[in-house]
Amino acid sequence: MDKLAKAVGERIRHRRKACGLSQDDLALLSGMDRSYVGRIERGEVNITVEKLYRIATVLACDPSTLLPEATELYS
Amino acid sequence: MDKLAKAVGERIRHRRKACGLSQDDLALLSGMDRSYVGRIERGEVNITVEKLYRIATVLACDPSTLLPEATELYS
DNA sequence: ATGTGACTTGTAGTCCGTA
DNA sequence: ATACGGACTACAAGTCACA
Repeated sequence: MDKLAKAVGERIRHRRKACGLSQDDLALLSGMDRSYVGRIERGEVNITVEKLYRIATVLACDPSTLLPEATELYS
Repeated sequence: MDKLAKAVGERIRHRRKACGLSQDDLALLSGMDRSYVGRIERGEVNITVEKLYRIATVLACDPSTLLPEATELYS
């Protein structure tokens, strides 16, 4: 269950590493708690659109690139 | 403030009307309360990604089409 | 058909740790 | 540098009544 949160988390993690940032860096730069970033990437929480935008801004990408395709959710 | 929630709400409303649905219809089809749909469209709440997907599914569109461009948030 | 107030409940999100 | 947990607090989620 919660394929969606997991898929979003994976994408954020992938993009974060591509930017050469640690969870700590992302947390600091996006003004959120480090432990929460971990939870997001592990797909343990279902983030709000506002957080999605803050993360996308720090990772210098479009918010939509962090969202999985609908088809990806039925694997 | 909260340009983001308002922008998302406007897009959802626009798309809902394009589908010829009432707030009631959207609420029923997406399994949420009618009054809550109204609040979303008025930008009073900051929805989660999961809600975004449920709404996009009912409105037969990609979730990303309901998200505003970053540039749109600084008007 | 929609807006809004006054709620309650669930979970998003924080802050403290341990390993 | 990350995973994971407990114990919080803030706010999203959901309901109902009435304009």
